[in-house]
Amino acid sequence: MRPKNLEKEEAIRTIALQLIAEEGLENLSMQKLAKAANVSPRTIYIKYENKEDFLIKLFIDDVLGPYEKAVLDNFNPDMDFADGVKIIWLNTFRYLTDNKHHFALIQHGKASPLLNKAYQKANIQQGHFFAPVHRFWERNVAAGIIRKFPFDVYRALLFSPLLDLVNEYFDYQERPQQIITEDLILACCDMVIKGMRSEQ
Amino acid sequence: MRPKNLEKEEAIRTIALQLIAEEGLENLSMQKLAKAANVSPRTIYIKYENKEDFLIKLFIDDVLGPYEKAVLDNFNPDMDFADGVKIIWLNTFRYLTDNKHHFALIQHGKASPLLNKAYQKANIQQGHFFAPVHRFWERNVAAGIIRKFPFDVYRALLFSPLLDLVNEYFDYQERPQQIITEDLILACCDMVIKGMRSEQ
DNA sequence: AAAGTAAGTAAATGTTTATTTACTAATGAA
DNA sequence: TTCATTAGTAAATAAACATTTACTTACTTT
Repeated sequence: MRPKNLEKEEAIRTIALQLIAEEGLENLSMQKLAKAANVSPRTIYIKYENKEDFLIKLFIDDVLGPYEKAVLDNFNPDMDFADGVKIIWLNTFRYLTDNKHHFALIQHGKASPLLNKAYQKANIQQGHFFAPVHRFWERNVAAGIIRKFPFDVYRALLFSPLLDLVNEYFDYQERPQQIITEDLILACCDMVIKGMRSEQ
Repeated sequence: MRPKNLEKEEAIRTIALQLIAEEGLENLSMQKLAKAANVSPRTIYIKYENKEDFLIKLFIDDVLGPYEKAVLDNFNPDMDFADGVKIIWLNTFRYLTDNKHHFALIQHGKASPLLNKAYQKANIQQGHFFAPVHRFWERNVAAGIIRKFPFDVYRALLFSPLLDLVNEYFDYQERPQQIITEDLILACCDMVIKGMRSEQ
């Protein structure tokens, strides 16, 4: 049996992320992708059932998986509240600024019903993404360090400003002096942490 | 001269927003839109040069314009810091939860290069969106109430959690008990305000 | 009431789309 | 070395795409 050429598989996914970042999800076509990846359209359909299947797997397996791994690097749920949040912020900022194309698909994931549903489904079926962070919230709620809220509220309060700042990092990237720096990120992180703490 | 039928114009835009919210920007076609709006494809091209022109005008004129207006209702730049931020949060929350389809296109605007560029361009050409809020930041920086940052950083810290909460509002909307309520929003708003204030 | 004109339609345009068909190539197993 | 099998290709398919053509409709102006 002829073995799969893993380089081709990877080329397809890498080029897809690039095309989506450059031209938008709404302008990705399978033929364009095949051509750009130097592959026959049929080759894409060996591994993926159809376009939707391809996009969902690209999103979940190639983007969200590695993203979660990078974000949780050196993190553990028993950390001090401020330390834990800071680690996550720095991990996220570094990973996303180094992986612009991944970030672009994450942004599409918030807008596209297809990807959004796929995320929800994966979250339920294969265990929650960012489960260690959930335990981290639980511990800090129990310790009285933060107020009790539904989990998603913590994500909104603590992560969404960071993703917006990453977006601004790319908007400003071409400018002579860098504006969204790691120092700025850490200052913002401190403010978010300060807001979250329960009054004592 | 036969006059324009404004109902048709409006139907086109309303149905477009609905289709985009339900199926995603990537699945909107001009033919589908015309059919759903009970209109000939040609009718769309009377007012709009092409699909891109249509999408940009839909985004800027029909969504961002009314959104800004609603957000700034009863707001003025000379308000007390906490009062101003709270007004904006409540206005935003009410407007977006009442206008699900507008919110969907705003989300696409963050992901799609076409809409993103259109936003930047409109922001520069026709004066900044949310200009009164910029003056509000300036005043509060000058008064020492908040630290000085680039304007976009305030948006990330103060608005992006709210947009994420609106997203969660829609995710949870079907559930028996409402989770993302106006009370929760106000509690989150207070936390964000607390984090932003300079130490005294 | 007739003429002039832009709005609006239905059907057609040529292109691009997702996907498949019919085929060839390359490899591990025998 | 040959065979079986899957990887992979190029070209084809039918449907859907954005946009236009050729025409009709309805209203304002005269």
